[in-house]
Amino acid sequence: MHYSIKTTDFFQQVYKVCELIPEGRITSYGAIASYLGAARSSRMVGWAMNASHNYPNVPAHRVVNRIGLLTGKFHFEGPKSMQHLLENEGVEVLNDQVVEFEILFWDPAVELAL
DNA sequence: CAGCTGACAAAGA
DNA sequence: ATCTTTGCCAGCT
Repeated sequence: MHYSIKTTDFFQQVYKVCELIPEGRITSYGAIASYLGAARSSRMVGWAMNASHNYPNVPAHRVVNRIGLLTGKFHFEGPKSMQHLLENEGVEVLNDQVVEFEILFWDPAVELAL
């Protein structure tokens, strides 16, 4: 594939994938980055999330780090907001970490089977 | 204008 | 097994 991905498009790709995350499921920054062909750009996914506040359809709360830790919870309306949103979707969160993360994990590279 | 930061992750420089 | 360093690159200071 071409690595001529425009950075702006990269952000858009991230948003698109995020919108595809089913309710009650979660994924990781690395998984999204990897799916987009930028496995080492997981930090950029986080940046995209930071800018996702302008995109209501982007469920940033369903994106956690690779160990299921809610690292970005402080960027929401409140520290408990992210956890609450997840619990509201049936995702059990304990001590800022998603319980059974591996089971609820939604891998775009697999689910989207591109 | 130049350098630092950061919602991460993988390798070991 | 733990801690440190590097990669990524747009946005801020």
